[in-house]
Amino acid sequence: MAKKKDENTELQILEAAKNVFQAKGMDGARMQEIADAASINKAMLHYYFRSKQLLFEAVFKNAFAMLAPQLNIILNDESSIEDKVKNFTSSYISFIIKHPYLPNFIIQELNRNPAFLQKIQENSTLLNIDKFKKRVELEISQDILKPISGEQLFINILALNIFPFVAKPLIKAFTKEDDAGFKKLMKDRRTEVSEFIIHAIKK
Amino acid sequence: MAKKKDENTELQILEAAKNVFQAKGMDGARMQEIADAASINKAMLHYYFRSKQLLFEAVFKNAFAMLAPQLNIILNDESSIEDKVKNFTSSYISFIIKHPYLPNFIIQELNRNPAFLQKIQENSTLLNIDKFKKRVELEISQDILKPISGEQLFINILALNIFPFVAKPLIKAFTKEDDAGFKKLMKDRRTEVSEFIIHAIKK
DNA sequence: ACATTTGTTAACCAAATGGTTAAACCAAGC
DNA sequence: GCTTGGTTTAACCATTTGGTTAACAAATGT
Repeated sequence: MAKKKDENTELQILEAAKNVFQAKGMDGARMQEIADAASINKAMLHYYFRSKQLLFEAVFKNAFAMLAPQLNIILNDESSIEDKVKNFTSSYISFIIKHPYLPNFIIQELNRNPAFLQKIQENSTLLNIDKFKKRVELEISQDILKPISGEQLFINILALNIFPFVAKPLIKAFTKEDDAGFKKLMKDRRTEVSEFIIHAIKK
Repeated sequence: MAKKKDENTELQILEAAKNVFQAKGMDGARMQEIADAASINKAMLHYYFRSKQLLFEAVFKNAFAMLAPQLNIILNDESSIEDKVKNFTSSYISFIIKHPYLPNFIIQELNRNPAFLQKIQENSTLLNIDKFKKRVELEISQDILKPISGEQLFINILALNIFPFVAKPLIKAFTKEDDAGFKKLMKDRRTEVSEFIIHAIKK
């Protein structure tokens, strides 16, 4: 019946599509380029994924799923805010240094088509900051933290961690660093960012 | 010689092109759609701007130029770091609330083609953080600020101000806010962000 | 008035692009 | 060995897209 090569081809396609889509976006990507990158015939893309749209969605879902475990550190674990921040920052930045195209890809395509989020949102715990907010309020009432809204703190944490990778060309221009220098700046941020946040919120 | 409508048409095109490019990006934008939005014939786009690429560059340069005065607050004025932060934050966020597509547009296209920066970089004072860094070092030596590298502080300031607008769909999903709620969150940030930063860096 | 320049339009074009098809290929079961 | 059914390929197709052209309209200079 089925060849063994079956699954292999599908993975080859997904890997190639990931690279092309992340580099060029949905609109900029070409099916032929994906086929070339996967060393297969263009018709195979449609045989396995029916359309560019469906192939893209498969890639996007994979990409988004890679970030979920990171976000859970902030949103759903039981530790203190300080630990959440330290833990998330070092873990997230290390992770993104290995997958530098990921944040930009997700943000770019989410802006192009915000409806994608609802398609993924079945996993409701992932996009729910209630638990985080409760913990923030608790620690404020315990005089551990200065007053701040949970939403704003959450936005700030994401911003400080994610933004530099999204704005990499801009930051490289300002700091006049090359790729190696930029990477070093980012590595430093694994501790710098959590210190910055802790200083800002701790009483 | 020239009709009076001359300049008017060019501005109509630029305005329409701005809207379409900012909403769909270079790759997603269609010349026909821009022509329709400007209520003119498609051939006019080429008559005034020769090619899609050149029209895009005109739009991009305009967009980038709008941000320059904002950045100068941080980089080139003579005030203290605290004043720079307060001044920039309230001014920048108010500005972006009026032009919400701008940051995402610029970041997206800079990632697609980082070479655009060099085309603009003739204005060297805009992309130079030396003066800002010197001021940071001065205030650290005066015991006004906690030790922090100028680069990292600059990245943090940009991140906290720009990121929420770039990641708007994500933030709307997390906070479960509608457009009005999101806008309110952003307005709050005009003071929240500077307080956050000041707390983080002031001794 | 009239020639010239500039602005505008509709029709057209070649290339690129996502997608389809029909035939070939090939491993497995009989 | 040959049938069967999923896999792969080359050729093809319709549409879209950026760009061009040639004719026409409106100003302007003289």
